[in-house]
Amino acid sequence: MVMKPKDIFITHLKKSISISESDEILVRTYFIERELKKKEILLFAGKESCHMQFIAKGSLRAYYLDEDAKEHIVQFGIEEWWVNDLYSYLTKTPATQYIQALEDSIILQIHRDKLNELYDLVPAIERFFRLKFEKAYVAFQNRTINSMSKTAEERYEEFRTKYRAIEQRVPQYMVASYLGITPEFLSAIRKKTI
Amino acid sequence: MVMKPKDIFITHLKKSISISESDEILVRTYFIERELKKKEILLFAGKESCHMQFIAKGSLRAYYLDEDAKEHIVQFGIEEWWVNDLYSYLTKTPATQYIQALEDSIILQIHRDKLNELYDLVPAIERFFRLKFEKAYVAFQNRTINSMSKTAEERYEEFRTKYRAIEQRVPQYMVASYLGITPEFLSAIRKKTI
DNA sequence: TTCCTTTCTTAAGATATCTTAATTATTAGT
DNA sequence: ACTAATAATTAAGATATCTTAAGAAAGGAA
Repeated sequence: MVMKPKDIFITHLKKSISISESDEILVRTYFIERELKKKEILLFAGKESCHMQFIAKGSLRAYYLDEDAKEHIVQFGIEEWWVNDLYSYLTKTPATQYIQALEDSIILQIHRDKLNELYDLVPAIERFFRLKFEKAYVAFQNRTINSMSKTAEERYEEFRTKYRAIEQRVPQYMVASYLGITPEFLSAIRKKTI
Repeated sequence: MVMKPKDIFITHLKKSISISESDEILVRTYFIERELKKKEILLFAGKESCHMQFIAKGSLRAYYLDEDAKEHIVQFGIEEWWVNDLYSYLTKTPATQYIQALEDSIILQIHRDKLNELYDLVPAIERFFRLKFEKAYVAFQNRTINSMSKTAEERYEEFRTKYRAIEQRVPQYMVASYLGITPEFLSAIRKKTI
């Protein structure tokens, strides 16, 4: 029942698109498997992000440092999520975010040039990413809307119900960072609620 | 030099994709022109959003009402932007957002079923939307990141430089709503800065 | 022009969240 | 199991932003 990373990936693809057997074989060759140790940094701010990456196993986070060198977590990722500094990837500019493994992880990577090649060869892949970005956009918009009209306490409650799997795997101060509040304040919220 | 709405649209498409003449003609037939009066509501919360819409002329806003019936502006749109309650459109659920014309406007609409048809007929259109959503996602992420680590005053300054065209066309309390602050506080910020 | 509606400003007191700093609890390495 | 490092809590005072309420300014319709 333990699937190989590429099988996890293909299974994931097939949840939103149909793909012929020959295309599947082709797609497999385009993605490269890579292991990450806990705390290993996959992308450094300042470097250009040239790959899309799919998490087959483990968990990662994307974060940036503000002027006061304080960390702000932009995204968590666990199995079957994609993580990237997309701005860097899309505009070929230096990344502003770091991407780091929170646990020992396995990812599948594809270089931007290879992916663009694949878009031409396998239209289903372009469809896959069109759908993926639609969903990602909507998810992000919902998150923004949420933080606009809700109190930190409400946002924390929502995070707990929505991302229980993540909450249990990352330290609390990272949850605070993701929610945009200080760890002290999250601690105060928890004291109140629990 | 006054272009017709569909010409504006096709010109817009051609900024990111190539399209054959026959495909262009086909695409034109799929989009429907529609005029909106100032203050007219294009989409009501509670109704399902079934169309994608491109602004050829004028300006619109998307907003929702929170539990206290207070408005929160999610997005402004001017010429060559797309506005929608995408969550509703993508998931076929009732909209949570209203979309309203801020000025007399002209939009081009396409029904979801028609657009899906078009994705199969003209792959360049699928590519167009893949690229569109990539950019939209990144823009939204940048906006969120911004509001996470910046003060309201900084966000207002950025809004002014980035969306000068919009700032000059909408009332100040809408800018406040977009920035997630009260109109009174924005007024205070302005007093300080100017 | 005048009136009515919409938008903007001002100010005082209230609240959410932050900062700092110290203390305790938990985890990881040897 | 012991120590060092990391994470979480507590509390006091500071700050950003909100709420309410009122008045001033600007815009649109007659």
